[in-house]
Amino acid sequence: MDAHYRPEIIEPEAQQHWEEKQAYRASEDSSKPKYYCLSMFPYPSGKLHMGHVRNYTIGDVLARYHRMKGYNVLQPMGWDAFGLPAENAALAHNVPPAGWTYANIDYMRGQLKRLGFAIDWQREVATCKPDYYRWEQWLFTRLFEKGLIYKKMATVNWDPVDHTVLANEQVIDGRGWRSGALVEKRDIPMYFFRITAYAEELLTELDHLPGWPERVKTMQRNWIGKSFGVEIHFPLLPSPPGRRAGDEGATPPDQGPVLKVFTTRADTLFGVTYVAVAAEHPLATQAAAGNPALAAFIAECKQGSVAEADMATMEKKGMDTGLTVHHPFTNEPVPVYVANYVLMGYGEGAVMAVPAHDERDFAFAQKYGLPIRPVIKPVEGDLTLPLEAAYTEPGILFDSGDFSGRASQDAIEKIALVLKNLGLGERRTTFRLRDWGISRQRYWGCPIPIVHCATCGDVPVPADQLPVVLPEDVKMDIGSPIKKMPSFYECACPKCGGAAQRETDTMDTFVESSWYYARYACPDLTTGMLDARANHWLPVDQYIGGIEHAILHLLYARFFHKLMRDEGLVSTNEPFTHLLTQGMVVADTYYRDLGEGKKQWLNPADIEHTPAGPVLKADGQPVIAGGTEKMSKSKNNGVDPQALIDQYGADTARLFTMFAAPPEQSLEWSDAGVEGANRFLRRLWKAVHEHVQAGVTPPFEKGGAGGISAAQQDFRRQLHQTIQKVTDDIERRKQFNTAIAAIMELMNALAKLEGEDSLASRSPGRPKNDLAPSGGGSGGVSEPGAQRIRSIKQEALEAVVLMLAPIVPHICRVLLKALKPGACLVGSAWPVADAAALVRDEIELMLQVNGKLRGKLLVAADAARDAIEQAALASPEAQKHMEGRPAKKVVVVPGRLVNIVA
RNA sequence: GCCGGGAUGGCGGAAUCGGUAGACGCAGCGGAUUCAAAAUCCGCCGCCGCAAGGCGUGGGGGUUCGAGUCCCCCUCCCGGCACCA
Repeated sequence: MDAHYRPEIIEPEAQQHWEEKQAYRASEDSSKPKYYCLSMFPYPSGKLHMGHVRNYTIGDVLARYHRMKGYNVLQPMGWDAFGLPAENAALAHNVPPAGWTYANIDYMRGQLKRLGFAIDWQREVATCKPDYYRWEQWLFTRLFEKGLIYKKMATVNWDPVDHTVLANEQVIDGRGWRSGALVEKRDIPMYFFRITAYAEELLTELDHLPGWPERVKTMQRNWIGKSFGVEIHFPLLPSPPGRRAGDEGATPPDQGPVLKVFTTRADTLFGVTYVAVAAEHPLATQAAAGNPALAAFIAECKQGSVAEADMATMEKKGMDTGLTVHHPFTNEPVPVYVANYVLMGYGEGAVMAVPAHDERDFAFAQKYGLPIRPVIKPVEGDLTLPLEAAYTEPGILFDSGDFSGRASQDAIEKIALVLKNLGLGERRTTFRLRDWGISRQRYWGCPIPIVHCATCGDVPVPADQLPVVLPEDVKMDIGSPIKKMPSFYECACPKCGGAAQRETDTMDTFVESSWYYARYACPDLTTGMLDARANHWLPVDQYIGGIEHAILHLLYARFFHKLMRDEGLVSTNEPFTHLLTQGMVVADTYYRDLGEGKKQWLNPADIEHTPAGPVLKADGQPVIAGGTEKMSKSKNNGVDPQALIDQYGADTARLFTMFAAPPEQSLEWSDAGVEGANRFLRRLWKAVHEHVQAGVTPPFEKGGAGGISAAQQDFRRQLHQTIQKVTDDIERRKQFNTAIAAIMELMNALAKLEGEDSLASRSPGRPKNDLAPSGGGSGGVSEPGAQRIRSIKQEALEAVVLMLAPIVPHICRVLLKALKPGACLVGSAWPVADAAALVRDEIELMLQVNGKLRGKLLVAADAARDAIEQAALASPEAQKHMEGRPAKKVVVVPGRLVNIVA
């Protein structure tokens, strides 16, 4: 072996070797248990960023670790290749989206290979290829026929200048990002996946995913948002006399026109002082007909973006429609308002407002001088009137007719029952989750396989006519080229054969990423979407990806798995058994204002920090700091890992990324520390090189402990404790920074062991360090033979190289060969701790007096509680700090500490 | 605004079940080596204090023999909010 560590030589060599041997090709024929390790595939944006390196290194460490533990590992990779950035690049650089995408894929594949990931490249998929999206179209037609896909109107962001639909991301401060025009809401027809049909299962199955982080399950539960409430009908006309609250025996009368609302707080029904409807609600439209001011207000509500974050943060505005509905119990008239915060696509598009008991209604009522009528008081005590803020807790009803005196929960039940008997409402369970609109008015996506026929309506494209191929040789312009391409959209109706038009919308790119994990099992299949191999590999044993996907992608993928299950394509209920959500890699952002809400984002690498603030290196002119955000193409704050790889090699990049922070934590990028990771690898190389210079040595035999010095025994204990810790860190804790730290400590100890050895040869009796067990009757340390030291070093270096192999495979491949000529890293097993080396006869306890650390206590490992207490009380430190007071209590935590309370 | 996280030395982070706060690394400082530098090796390194000791995990309160860890309130930062992926 070379005396110097040269990653630029050994890394390409190792990569070439693995590729030639197809070392990481996964096969279904194996007696080993399968382990499917999957990292979220990248969008081919141009080049890898640090988030990718982090994500794929975590996946690779787990894949390589499980390979060493005897699993048949599948680790595939592919490309989430459809999407908006390709269209933007096409407009900016005048290249077709397809060409841009394929070039990016080629470059990024090269980068992934240069990082040495143990990927089965034979299974690579790109979602923009017809052999992939063909099956997505096929499934679409199946679901369409089953009624799991339907068409309805939906609201989008409309740019009135560019005449295009805008993504939420493209709306900045209410204006289109290219045109700068004020964005409007516009209703267009769209196809929807009926995900709400699976809402209940998506919710309950979360309870059977112990391998998922609790925070992700919580977020999904809240997103699905199952709530138990009451649907209440407010009649538009006064009800006939004789109907009374509590009149349970009454037969439901004929229903006149009613306004339906849903509420989880039916107990506050007597506190309703107005109802609010969405601007798009039929009642609002009706009232606006003869009311120009109201019509103008409704038009104003239709300005701005459809993003919920914008809706929720904007100023709450409303206007009286002049219409009234009637309270279902008291028959009192209740005014109907139009409010900009009520969403049409959500529930009934109308809410009952109870200012006394809802914060938003309270603020609204104050603003518009509407009455505030308290009807709930705390179980203990009273409300202070007049209310200064809404009282939103449950409590006891008052001023609520027959229901006064009841507790909230009880009242809800009772009110629901009475409403039901009156025919004016009933108990209902609703979900916050809405159906998934998948139509996109964009070019670079999977064509929706529907033909519109004047006679037959919407006809799904028959399986034998799939795929509907997206033309790739197009000229990009504002708007989708296929909408202007008769050769694409003119076709014959598959049903009647008459002239018809193809749908020109494409699918949401979340659709492709909802099933790719299954296609990796059989990417070459030309006769169907999936075959038996999918059931061999699924579910994914370990899925790794960014926390930003906690809700949408992961929920859609779970939904798709169930759709595929119900099509008989897979046999499991959930796609991902264990989920690791990687924290974001974040970096500072910088920009210059170009006016009209447009910004030019500048890369942090091009920024220099001066006392006067950040400036652009190129021109020395100031730039604006935009805060710390996740690395993204749109904010241009990605750090290019290529420079890191070029300078230090893949192993250093991998080691540093794993060492910088635990995987689940967000990581603010900084290059500081890369040097240290590289230094460690150089020291490791040197240690192995110096060791093997003296020739081949067999490792110290496990279980054998006879005749080795206390220092050597301590070292071997540390070695085997480290094996235990690293195993636990990788397998259970999935925390690699502490595993690396433990190995670094072990290497530091190994270096000291050598020093001690040479010292011992000069003067017998090893120098004591404070923590080492003293006494034990050994007296003089036995002079260790050079061969014994060498065998212990061999044992340690072999273990270190194997433990580091999942993290830094290239260097470990060379080091293992040097330590064990003929050994092969790919087939090597993970080291196992030697139980005999872990045995300890003395332990150190912390000594506290009144909770403050005052000293340390060395006791036999099997010392009884009494003996420990006596030793603690007798110690000089305890005597000093007890100051003559008697011990009131002695707390002994076995193996940890003694606390004397005096 | 709503939902989910986070905050520990100059910096990244450790402390796994309520039990030694600051492992490991970076930066810094001192020394060895060198003609010199780089590299390497050794040592020091939370704050106050000569020391004994005291203080210290975003802020305020609480539970406990003992709190970075549990509970309540607050501040700031990050992710998501259904058309970025």
